[in-house]
Amino acid sequence: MKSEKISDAVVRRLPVYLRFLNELSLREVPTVSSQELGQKLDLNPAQIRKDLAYFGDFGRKGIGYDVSYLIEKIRQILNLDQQINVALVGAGNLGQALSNYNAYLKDNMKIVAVFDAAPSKIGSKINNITVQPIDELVETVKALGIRIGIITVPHFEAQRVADQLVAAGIGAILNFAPTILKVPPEVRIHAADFTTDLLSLAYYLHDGKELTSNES
Amino acid sequence: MKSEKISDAVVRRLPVYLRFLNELSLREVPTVSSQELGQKLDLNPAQIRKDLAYFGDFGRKGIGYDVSYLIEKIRQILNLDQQINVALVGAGNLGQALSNYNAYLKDNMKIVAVFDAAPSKIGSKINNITVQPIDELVETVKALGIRIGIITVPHFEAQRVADQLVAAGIGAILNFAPTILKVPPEVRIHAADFTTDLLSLAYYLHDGKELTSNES
DNA sequence: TAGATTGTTAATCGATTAACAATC
DNA sequence: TAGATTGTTAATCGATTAACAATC
Repeated sequence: MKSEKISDAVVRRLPVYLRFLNELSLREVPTVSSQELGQKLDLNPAQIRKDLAYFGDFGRKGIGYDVSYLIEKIRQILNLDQQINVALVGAGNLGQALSNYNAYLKDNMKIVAVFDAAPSKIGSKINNITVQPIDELVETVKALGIRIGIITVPHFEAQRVADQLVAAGIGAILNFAPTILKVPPEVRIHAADFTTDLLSLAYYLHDGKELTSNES
Repeated sequence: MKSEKISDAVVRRLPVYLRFLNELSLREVPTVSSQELGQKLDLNPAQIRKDLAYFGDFGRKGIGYDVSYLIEKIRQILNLDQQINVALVGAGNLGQALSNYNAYLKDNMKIVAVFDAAPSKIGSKINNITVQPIDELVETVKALGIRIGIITVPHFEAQRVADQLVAAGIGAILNFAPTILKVPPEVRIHAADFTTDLLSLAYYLHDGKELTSNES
């Protein structure tokens, strides 16, 4: 175990490893090599070994990695050996879609509160959770020990919601709104804005003008 | 204008610039400096100047960038000076949420077809588009000149859908399913899997065990 | 023992940032 | 002219990959 600073690029690959290891575990595969992981995940095997070695000596020379053991270790690294409570702010279509994924998220991360500004939404139930007004955000986040917030409100409300999440002592935010949020440095933000992703894909459509329809 | 290879990191920042420039344009701000862009977008001004300089000399020394002109140029770079047709595959909650964003996406990128495997969904309308069976995917993609596919089907169907999109001649895929898709190198893939994002956020919740509730 | 595969160092590659001459 | 800001080169920083001794 080193105590170097771990880069975000490394941290973001850990859940990818975890996801594939969970599949292997379901299939009762006992061990896996960095080479096989690399093939399946489109990553360089040396990179995978290096990523894992930041956190400990998890593998066995000549053998590879024990699947169950590695799952346990990665969960520990990601703080997923305890339940992590999540708040969802914005009960629109996207928010509802995400809350349905609650089931798919491995048990240890759970949406436990949903907030919205619209009176029409408040009091309704989303996946068995009653939608609360945003006024109650700070109080509820503190009361339930919520550590992560997901923002799915319109972009013009996103900063205000972020401010409240910060005021409530949240540790990290997943932001689906197309805005750059300003938060104190101790709060981690990941941008999950798919419009950016989608627009950038258009760049790679070279030579394509001749592919459009209606040219006859 | 250089003809160096542009890195993906640069390309992914272009839509971020574009989004902010569109805001400035609405407010009728005539010019903007790399310094101001950097402040608002949390980026280094030198990086912004360098990014833009890959594609041309868009700025004026002592003045900055003309907002309207830069918008026009970035749109051209991203191939957004023509309409780009998009197919959405998977009409579940997430797919429906995304299709609602059609309105928000600047006009030139448009979801023009929606597909699903479930008989119960086929024939229904999502944002005025009739959901078609996946069997019709290849034919429709070709007929409508669709260039980008968005995958929002369950993970176990994602590779099959990707194969069909590729067979139909698609140029790029935005993949929301939690799987690494295998496609030929000429097809561009962006992973938009938010479970990975969310799990990696947990890493940054250090010191937090004492924050959980129910410890009394 | 022979083959496989890790953990780690060194080499490479690429991306970000600083600095500044050019110039509006 | 003086101040501002670009475009670009050079310096720095960081991430990826190759290579290999250690060892199961």
